Amino acid sequence: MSTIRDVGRLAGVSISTVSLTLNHPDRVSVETKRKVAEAARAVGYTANPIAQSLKRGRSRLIGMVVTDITNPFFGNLLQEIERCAMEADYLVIVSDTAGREANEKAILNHLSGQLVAGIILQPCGHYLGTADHIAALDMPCVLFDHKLTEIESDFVGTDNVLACAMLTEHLIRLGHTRIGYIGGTTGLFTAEKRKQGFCDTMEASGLKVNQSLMLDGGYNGQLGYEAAMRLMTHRADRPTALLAASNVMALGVLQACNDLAIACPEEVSIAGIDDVPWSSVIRPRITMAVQPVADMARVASRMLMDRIATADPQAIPFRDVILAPRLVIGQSTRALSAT
Amino acid sequence: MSTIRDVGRLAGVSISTVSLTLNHPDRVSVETKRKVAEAARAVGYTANPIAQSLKRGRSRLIGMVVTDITNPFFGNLLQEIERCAMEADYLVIVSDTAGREANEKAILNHLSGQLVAGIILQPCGHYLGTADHIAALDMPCVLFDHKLTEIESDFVGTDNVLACAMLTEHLIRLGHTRIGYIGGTTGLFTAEKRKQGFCDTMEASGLKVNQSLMLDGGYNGQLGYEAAMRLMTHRADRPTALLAASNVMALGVLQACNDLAIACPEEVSIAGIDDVPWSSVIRPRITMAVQPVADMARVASRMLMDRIATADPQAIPFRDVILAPRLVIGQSTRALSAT
DNA sequence: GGTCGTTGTCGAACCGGTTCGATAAGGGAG
DNA sequence: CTCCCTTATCGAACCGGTTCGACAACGACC
Repeated sequence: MSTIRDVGRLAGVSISTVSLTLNHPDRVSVETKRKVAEAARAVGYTANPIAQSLKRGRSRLIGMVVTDITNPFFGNLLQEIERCAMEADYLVIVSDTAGREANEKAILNHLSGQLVAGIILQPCGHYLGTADHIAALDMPCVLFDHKLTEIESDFVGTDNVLACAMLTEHLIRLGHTRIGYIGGTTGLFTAEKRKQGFCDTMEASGLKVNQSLMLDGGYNGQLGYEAAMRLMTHRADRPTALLAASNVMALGVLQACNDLAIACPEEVSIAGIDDVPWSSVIRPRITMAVQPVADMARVASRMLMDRIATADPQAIPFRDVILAPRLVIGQSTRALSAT
Repeated sequence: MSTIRDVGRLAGVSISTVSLTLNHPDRVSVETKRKVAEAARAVGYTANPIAQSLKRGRSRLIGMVVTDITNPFFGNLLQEIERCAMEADYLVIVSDTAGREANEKAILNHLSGQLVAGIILQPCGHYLGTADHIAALDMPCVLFDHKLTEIESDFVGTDNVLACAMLTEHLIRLGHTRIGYIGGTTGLFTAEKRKQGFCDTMEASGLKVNQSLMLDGGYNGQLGYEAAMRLMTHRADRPTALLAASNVMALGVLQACNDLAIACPEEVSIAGIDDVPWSSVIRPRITMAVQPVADMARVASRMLMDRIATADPQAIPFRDVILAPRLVIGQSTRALSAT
């Protein structure tokens, strides 16, 4: 690898002039610019990013920290974020916290040690220390999906209340009144919002929320399966529709109904939040509130880049961007036949 | 952030002694070790990885380059690789080439510029320049999934021939003789191997391979769908079984049969390679040759770490590790009923 | 007692850039 | 012609570590 000194020697100028030419071309004479450009090309010079990072105190890397990379939702998100980053000449370090606080802390420290320019973080969020820890990093950070109210920060997420409200509304329109709700992990921001969307809409429609039809699962197919099993057995007045708080859970619910030989959509309607890859292949196609993944990725990238670009963190006010989900009606929901 | 100079000052020793203590503890006196450790703790010292990278000419980052992050196969792989890397105190930079040569080249250059310690690469593989380009990087590199024969290098993959052979054998045992084969992207290493596994097994069983029942798709659900459509319509002697070269393609095939109202497994058996997440929810459950993702990830990480640890590239001979897939029998294949 | 080898520590150079303050050259105004 | 301001370039310090060669102190040995 050639260095800035090689270029300087060949061009017959000092290394500071070379650096100046590369970083502030307007401060250098035309003639010098030409010589340096030529020399740089001749020796195949590219600046060493590590050396730049050391001096500048900041690298051209951004970190992306999520709770579970295997969730296909993040596959799509990551692809788009990486594309945006690449365009701006950044690379993306990906890390998986598995939803555990200790991991999150360790990873954030690692990233900060690597002088990443910024972080897109989906907090695992069960505990209080997070906010302080993030603040202590003192680094551009965009929160994702799960908002932490204890900290001032940029945030991108979907309107979880709306997502569940849309689906609930849809089921109510179809005549369902006994709707079972299978919630996400208790205490998580998104889980609470989604539950709220369900409850609000039920009440707004004059339906009372039956607590015995609401189970808190956890964002997890197996738990979705188990919850559906509990709701659909052992009761005479079983629900006519089930609403699941996530994609994998909805699949678990469908599987439970299959195994119980309760036909969907004939005997039970099923709906859920999030898209599933190849959802078109799963029969019946599940009615869903789809999150605009690519948009979220683009917004998050943009916000982070803006934050990185401005030295003064006060210059830009912190923003919350809440994107609206899209209702995709499948074959898993149908009008309640007159009993 | 405190520096090595802060530690030296507080401990009353020179910075070189501090560095020595941290990197070669056996070369300093017990007393000094104590003083330095104490001072380091007092100022909360952690070495700046960037500065270390600059001096050592190598960072504690590894690159992982794949052709399509959204494929859930890579989600699982990435999770495990990241876990292994984290254990060894490395972070993982992920990048998606989208199967395009230009992207691959650009990404590899970026990574090499960041002085990554090593790279796990799934080449997109359609062209010749790759091998030279990789060799030119002069950096520990483990190839993954797609072997490049033009270059000496470590390689981890599954036994693609065996995978297809197992599935073909299974179908033949069930009495199928007219088996349609829907292949992957022509020219790709894995696609060719899989096709070979199919053909070899057919011939070994004394069945002749009917070229008109073999279509080259592309690793892509839509193309799988189209190929199945072609095979299952417009012919009197339509196949009684279909073998797809990948997970998404198998799903496309299933969808096509659904749409044609050809019942699986009653009228057609379907099998494919790779696992699909939540495959248990898709009815019928597809018979598959599952790749041992976690094992592949661990082997790839280990090989890369070994390669990174030894300065001399000649010290370890290059290894090919080919892992055996596992046959998982679902409900999508059944014995051919007597006609 | 002088020589030699060990052990522990240190100063200085170096990795490859960025940037600040100094300096020299050139041009316009008085 | 002198003075001052601008413009172009340079040397040197610096970022935070690692490492090599030098050197002092010490004990062992002849």
